[in-house]
Amino acid sequence: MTANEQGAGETAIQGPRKPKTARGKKTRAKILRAAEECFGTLGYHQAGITDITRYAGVALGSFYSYFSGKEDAMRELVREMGYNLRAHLAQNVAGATDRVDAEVRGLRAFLEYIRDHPWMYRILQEVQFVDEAVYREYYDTFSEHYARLLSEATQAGELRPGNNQVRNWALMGMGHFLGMRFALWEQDVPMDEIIKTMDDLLRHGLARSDQ
Amino acid sequence: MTANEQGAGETAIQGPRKPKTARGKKTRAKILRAAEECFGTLGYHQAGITDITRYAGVALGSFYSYFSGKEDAMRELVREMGYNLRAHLAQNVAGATDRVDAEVRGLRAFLEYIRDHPWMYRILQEVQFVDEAVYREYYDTFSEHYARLLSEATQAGELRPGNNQVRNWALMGMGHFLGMRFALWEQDVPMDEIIKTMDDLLRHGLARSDQ
DNA sequence: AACCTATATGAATAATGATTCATGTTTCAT
DNA sequence: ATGAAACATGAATCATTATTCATATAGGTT
Repeated sequence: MTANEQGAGETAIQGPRKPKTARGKKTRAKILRAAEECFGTLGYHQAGITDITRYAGVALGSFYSYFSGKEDAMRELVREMGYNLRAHLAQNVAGATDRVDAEVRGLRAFLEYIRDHPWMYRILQEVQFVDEAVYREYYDTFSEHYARLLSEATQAGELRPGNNQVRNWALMGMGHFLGMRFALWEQDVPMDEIIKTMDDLLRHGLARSDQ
Repeated sequence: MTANEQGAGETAIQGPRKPKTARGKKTRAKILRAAEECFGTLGYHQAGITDITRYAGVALGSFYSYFSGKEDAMRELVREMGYNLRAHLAQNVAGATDRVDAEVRGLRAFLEYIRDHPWMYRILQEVQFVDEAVYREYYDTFSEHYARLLSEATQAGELRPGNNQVRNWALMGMGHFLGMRFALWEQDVPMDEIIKTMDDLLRHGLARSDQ
C-alpha cells in the first residue's frame, strides 16, 4: 500500500497520481525535465521544489500532484536515465565484430552520452545518498545485461577464461572514471586517443612482454 | 582572509582555532572521529552537529571551536583519509617485482583498506556534493603520484607504449568499482579470485587470441 | 446547460538544524 | 597563588523548506 497506489475505490483525499489526460502528461513531463535541470545544476539538496516548479512554469502544488516528494522525482529520473542509456548503448554496440570491439564501441558511446547529458552523471551519483537501493538497482541491472554478454563471448571462445563478474565491474569502473575525468571534468584528450588506449589495454593488457 | 585564519593580532571575537594544548588536540580529535562515524553511517546531510558532539561526548559549541562548520569537518576528513590511504598503499606496494605486480598489490591493499574502513568510501563519495573541489583534489593528487609510477615503468620498458594518463584513470576506476561491489556491498567473491582475474586482465587483456 | 473528474494553484504549516555568543571552567607559566 | 589564555558549555537565534490543503479552473460527457 504505497502512497503511489491508485486503486479504483481510493479514499485518499489527494496524492500523487498518474496523469490521465494529455494535459496531465505534459505537465508531469515538464516537471520531470525541470527536476533534471535543477538537480543536475544545483544538486539534490540545494534544489528546492520551488526551483523546480518555477523552472517548469507551474505552481508549487502541482509537483505533489505527480510525485510523492523530492525523493520520488529523483528515483524516477534515475530509472529513466538508466533506460535511455541502455538503449543508446545497445544501439551503438550493434555491429561490433568481436567482444572487445563491442566494449570499445560501448565506451565511446558512453563517453559521448555523458558529454551530451552532463547532468545524468551527477544525478546518478547523488542518488547514492538519497536512495541507495535505486543506485544499486541501476548498476545491478546494468551488470546483469553485461554479464550475459561477457559469458556469451567466453562461450564463443572470444575471451580468455576468467571471472566475468569481476571483469564486469572492473569495466564499469573504467567507463565511470574515464567519463568523469575525460568527458565531464576536462575534455583535454581526444576521444580517439582514449579509445585507442583502451582498445590496446583490453586486447593486450598493460605489460610489454606478454608470455 | 578565510574564517580559518589565525593571524597573531586577530580581532575576531571567536572562531575556529588550532588546538594549542594537549587537551585541545584531544577534543578536536574526538570530534573528528565522531564526525567520521556520523557522516559514514548517517550521511552528511542526515548527520547533525548535535549527533557529532553527542557522539564525541562534548558540548555543541565545542564543534565550532575547531571547525568553521560542517563542511569544514568534511573537508578535513577527506584530506586525512587521502593521506592515510596513500601511506597504506605505498607501504603495501613496496617490494613489487614489476609494475603489474605493483598494480595488483595496490589493488589488494586498497580492497582491504575499504573493507576495514567502510566509512571512508561513503564520505569520499559524498564530498563530491559538498565541496567538489576537495573531491577533485583527492583524485588529482592520487593521479599525479600514479602517473609518475606509470611513466617510470614505461621508461623501464615494463609497459606497452600508450597514454598513461588514460590508463591511470581507467585503473582508478577499476579499483573504485571493485571496492564498491566486492568489498563494500557484498563480499561474495574471494579476494584471491579478484586479484587473479585482474592480474590476468592487466597482463594479457581480455581477448583470447592475442595478436 | 449541468455535472463530474482531472488538473492547477499558492498561502499557510510545521519541523528542522546550523550557527552564534555570553558565560563558565581549566590549565599553566610566572 | 594569581592572572591570562585556552578551552568548554548549551540555550537562544535565525533561516530555510518540504509538504499540506482548501479552493479554483479546465475539459469533456450527457
